Amino acid sequence: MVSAAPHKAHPSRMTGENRRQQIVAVAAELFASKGFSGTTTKEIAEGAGVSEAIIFRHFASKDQLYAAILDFKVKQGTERMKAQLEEAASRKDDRAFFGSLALEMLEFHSKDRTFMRLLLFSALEGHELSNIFFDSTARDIKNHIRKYIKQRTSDGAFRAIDPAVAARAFVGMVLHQVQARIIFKDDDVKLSNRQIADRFVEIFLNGVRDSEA
Amino acid sequence: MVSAAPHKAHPSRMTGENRRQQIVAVAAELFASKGFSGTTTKEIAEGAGVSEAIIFRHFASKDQLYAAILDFKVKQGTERMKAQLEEAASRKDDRAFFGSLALEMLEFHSKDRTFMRLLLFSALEGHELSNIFFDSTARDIKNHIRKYIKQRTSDGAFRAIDPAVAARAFVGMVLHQVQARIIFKDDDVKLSNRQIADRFVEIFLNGVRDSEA
DNA sequence: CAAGTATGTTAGTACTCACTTACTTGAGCG
DNA sequence: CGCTCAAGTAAGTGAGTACTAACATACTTG
Repeated sequence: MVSAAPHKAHPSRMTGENRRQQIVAVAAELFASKGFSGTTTKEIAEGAGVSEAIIFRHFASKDQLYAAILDFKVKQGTERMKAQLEEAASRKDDRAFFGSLALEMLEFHSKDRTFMRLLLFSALEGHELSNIFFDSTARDIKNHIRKYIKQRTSDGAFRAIDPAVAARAFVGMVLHQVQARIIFKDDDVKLSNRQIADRFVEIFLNGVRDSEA
Repeated sequence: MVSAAPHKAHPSRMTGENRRQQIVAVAAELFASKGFSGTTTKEIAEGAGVSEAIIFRHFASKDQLYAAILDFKVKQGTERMKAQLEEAASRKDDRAFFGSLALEMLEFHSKDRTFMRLLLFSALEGHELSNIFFDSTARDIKNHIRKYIKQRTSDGAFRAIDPAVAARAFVGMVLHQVQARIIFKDDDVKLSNRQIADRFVEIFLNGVRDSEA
């Protein structure tokens, strides 16, 4: 406090936009680790290194801050998944389609460990934005996968299976692996994401392919 | 309030044990729907039709009430799963082993929709008892499945696959279906539990079986 | 530089939280 | 009946809770 160092004495005084983003980042971490009602605005303020009042200058309420975070995360996740889906669908190779899908999901959640926690918390706590996510993005992804499966079935490549069930089976393998790591701290599958993806794809494709083909 | 009906005017005055169980039941519902920090002792008291002080006569703290509930639920789930595992393992038929396992999980969660929510909430909120559950029951189940897979692999019935990955794949299909229904309110797989179980088993067994055998 | 404005703080507000204290009521039983 | 004791309540407690009002401080620009 005595020596006036060249860098700012207060760590404070950001531009509004920067501060806003910083608050979102800090709050996202906290909401992801403790849920909405488990996180206090005081904690968020401390984490951001500002007084509580600043939070309410940027967001009208704790609810709106939460909504902003979910909205951001959902858009981020959606965007990435859509791009990936198109990339995957462009290949007519089953192994590449399901492999890149699985790998992308595993990698995405490895990089952002808060996404799954936020999603689960918001679904459990019944926040509206999680419904929006499931009714738009998740549905899109599912439909995409189902459509692919249906196509391959009528190609004669896959057995006659219910596309909805098959899609759920595949996505289930991958998401359960994600949850095991992130939520349940069960890390005893020691393989890399790529190796895991390959093995899931192998089980799944052998499971749905027509063995006569 | 005027006519003194034969049944009690106050709904109150239970025996201690009955009241305790009633509080546990009411609180389990609330904790499952809103999480630990989202549920207040006042709500629990209102749900049970008693004053808040009664709760603290039966449980030293909100934490201990929560622990009692998790403990009860975990024991209940564990017991059932253990029995089911032995029953399943006794059959040397792959379809029966995995089929009864899947069906039991689906049926269990259909009957008790709070279990999965409590489990996820407690895992997300970092309560200790969820760790105990995962380190004991869940681990047992996993090991059981892995052992079976390993056995069938050395029988030459299954391809050479990583038992941990295969077990996760199978459990993932089933649990994702459970979560889709209970947490994400996605009920667009219209089949019965038995039909779903059969289809998962078919995909899985085709996926892991040695096609030369 | 003076003025204006955006970023910040301090010190509250009214309310809710988990939990307690002191007291009342009712059932069982000699 | 009258005693005992468990089951119940009303009315608090201090410590948080989200959120606000009033004031201070720094950057920017005419």
